[in-house]
Amino acid sequence: MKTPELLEQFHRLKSNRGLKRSSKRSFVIDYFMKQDRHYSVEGLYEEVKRLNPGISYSTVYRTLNLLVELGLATACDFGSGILKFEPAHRAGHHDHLVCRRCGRIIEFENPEIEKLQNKVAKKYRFLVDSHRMELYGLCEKCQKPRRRNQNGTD
Amino acid sequence: MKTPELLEQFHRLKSNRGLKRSSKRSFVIDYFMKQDRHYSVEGLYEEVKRLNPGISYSTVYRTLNLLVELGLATACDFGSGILKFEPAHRAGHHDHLVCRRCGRIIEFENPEIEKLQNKVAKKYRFLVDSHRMELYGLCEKCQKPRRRNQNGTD
DNA sequence: GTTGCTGCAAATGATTTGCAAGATA
DNA sequence: TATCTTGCAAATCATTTGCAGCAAC
Repeated sequence: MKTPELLEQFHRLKSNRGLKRSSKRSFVIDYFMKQDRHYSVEGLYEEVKRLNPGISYSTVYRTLNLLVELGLATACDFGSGILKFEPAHRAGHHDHLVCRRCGRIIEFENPEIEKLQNKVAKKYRFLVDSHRMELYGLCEKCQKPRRRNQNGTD
Repeated sequence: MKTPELLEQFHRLKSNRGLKRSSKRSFVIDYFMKQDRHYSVEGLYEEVKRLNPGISYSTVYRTLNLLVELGLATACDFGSGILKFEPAHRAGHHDHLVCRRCGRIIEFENPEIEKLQNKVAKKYRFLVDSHRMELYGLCEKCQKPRRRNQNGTD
């Protein structure tokens, strides 16, 4: 599913929930979907308010949670204690490599691993609706001595 | 590595760090290692204070964090916003099935998945030091209608 | 005697919510 | 008009820390 469709889908789901149109919320959703990355509430707020200073932290916070409720975004924390959000269409079938030094997040897909996950679930008669998998360590850059790679959004 | 050895290992590492012996801390470690399960600080505190009422939340909190620092325990949150701890010897090579309804946590091991993880890491020239993988959904019991299964520690 | 450990209460910090004013249907 | 949305400030809640007294070395 592509990004513009997600925004449409939001507007459809919105009415079913008695939600009203709001330009600020739409702006946040649009930006979030376009960037198509991992964001903390704080991180997204910082970027959005630069483009649209009238938008508050609360609005960003509530919008992200709304997207999660509607199933259009997912939240996970990567062990940092800060919740990160990403568009749901990306979350279904990919996992993460998380660099402990610079915080960079690399995504990957591996259908073979998913097959094995399903096999495990079947063995335990467990009905899986989602999964998360993260590999922690050092990314290529951070393995080289003396190089830092800071990335505020991830 | 077996549980009693972990307690020994703690005492060894302890002296290297200038730590002193303390009966309360030892009690917490001993109980935690013997139970050999997932605990939140709160959960472990509740159980420990029943057996040893003089032990405070702070002590349990600091002991668990000390174990993590020494590499004898690991912490993860399973998305609930509450940190769970488990003895490290269990964390290396197993993953979790997390039931969304009753909170039960089932562990499993799958060497094939680990092999694939290593393959992925190599592809991205990523140096992995640990991983986590959780499958979320409904456990066998909770798939049956009308049955609850509450379990405070997991 | 020095340094680590403990309990308590208070600080922290991300997340969440109450409420009054503004926007949308 | 009725209901939803927003900004602000305050509440929450798990986690963390300062400090004074106690215990181990």
